[in-house]
Amino acid sequence: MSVGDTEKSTSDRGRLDKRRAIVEAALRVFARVGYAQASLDMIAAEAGVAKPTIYNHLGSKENLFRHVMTETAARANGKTMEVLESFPGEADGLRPGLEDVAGKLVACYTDEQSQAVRRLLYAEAVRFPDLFDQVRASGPDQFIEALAGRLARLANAGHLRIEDPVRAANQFIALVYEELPTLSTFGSRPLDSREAEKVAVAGVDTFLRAFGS
Amino acid sequence: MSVGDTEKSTSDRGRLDKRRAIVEAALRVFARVGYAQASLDMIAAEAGVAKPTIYNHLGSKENLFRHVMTETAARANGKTMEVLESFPGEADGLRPGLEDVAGKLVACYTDEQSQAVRRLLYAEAVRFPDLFDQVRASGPDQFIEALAGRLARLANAGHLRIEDPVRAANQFIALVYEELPTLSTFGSRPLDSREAEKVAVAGVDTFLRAFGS
DNA sequence: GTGAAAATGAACTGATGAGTTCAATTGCCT
DNA sequence: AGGCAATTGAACTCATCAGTTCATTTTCAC
Repeated sequence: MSVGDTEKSTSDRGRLDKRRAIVEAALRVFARVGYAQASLDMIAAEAGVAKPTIYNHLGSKENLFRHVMTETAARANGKTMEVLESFPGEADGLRPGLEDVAGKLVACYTDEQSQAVRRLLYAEAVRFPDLFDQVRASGPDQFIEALAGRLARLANAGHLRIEDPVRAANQFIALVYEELPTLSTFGSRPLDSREAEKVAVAGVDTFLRAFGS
Repeated sequence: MSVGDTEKSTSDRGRLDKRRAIVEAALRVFARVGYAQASLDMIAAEAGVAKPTIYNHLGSKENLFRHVMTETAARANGKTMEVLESFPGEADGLRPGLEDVAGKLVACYTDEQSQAVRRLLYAEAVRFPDLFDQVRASGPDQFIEALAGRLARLANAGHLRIEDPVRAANQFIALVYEELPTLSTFGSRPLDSREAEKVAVAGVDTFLRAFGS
């Protein structure tokens, strides 16, 4: 029996790229109707694939869900981490620099796939608590650490007055995202991006009122 | 006549407040396993009631869920609004007053039933979008308005420097709750209340750094 | 007491959906 | 062209569960 065939990358036997099609279709279907309501027949139809093919590649509905979540979350988290590369390092242009970062973070947050994963993780946190932890540990937790490092550097250079960088980092994102989740009904409806941008700028303003030097 | 025996004795038939027992049991079961995974047999067993009795009182699973959500949310929202009665009206003792309010809000937020409803609302936002809207309109939206009013009064009296009270209210709760949701995996696991308290105090501190006069 | 209303348990229906099987087909490699 | 593996469709098994039915039992108001 083909047991742990972790990746089939070694031999690209005459397979079409069914696997990717399945995962992408699954994300769409899961996002649209939720985990419990998504049937494998739906997903197979959406992917343009026969049902047994799904089992060939991914084994079970639960396994498929895990793959979809971790893969999509990894992609979304990667984009979020990239935002920090444009983080301001000098006091010069600090406010516009932070506003730029905040705007990009909001864009990442409101990205369709990103919202879909987040919503599904919340929705299924009872059924898949380990998945929730795993994604958080590899994403948000690392991001907060990285952001805290950037803030600490600014504070160290005297450009900000911050005692607890991790707390400041959490408060920064709390201020920037503010009521984004409720505004979009947790991603289940579109969000006015101009409104989101204003929230982000206001968040930066409050952050600087509190921590600017 | 076993006194203090809350469990139904073998002969507990007939009419009593079955309806309340059903709704309470349903909340527990829904919170424990989610809407889709909760069967009416489970709920009936948990309530100590026969399955047809549930249909007598509440008609259908969907209807039962709606009742459970709206009733529990109304109770939780009521408690949250009560917190505002102890909102400080004078500059005198402003910080401890706000810290007190923040602590109580965190307590409301982390209340077991409150978290259960919130988690279920998020989880089922795709299936019951109207329910989400209804609860939010009757709860959080009104709360933000009320909080904004209190803040505006303080600002008007010169005790705070606030231009946009609604935004300030949103930022206040964003700072106070901060990462509570992720800390508790959206309510699916217990939360260290000392840690939550520290987050709240830090949130008030940042709020006052930004808006204090 | 008596009788109607409410509650019970147990069995039943119908639908849905995960996961499997398999013979037939397709695409790709040498 | 031959061959191998992936793919396909369709039918099938098995389990779960919402919602119903009904004959029986219990409670309570009178």
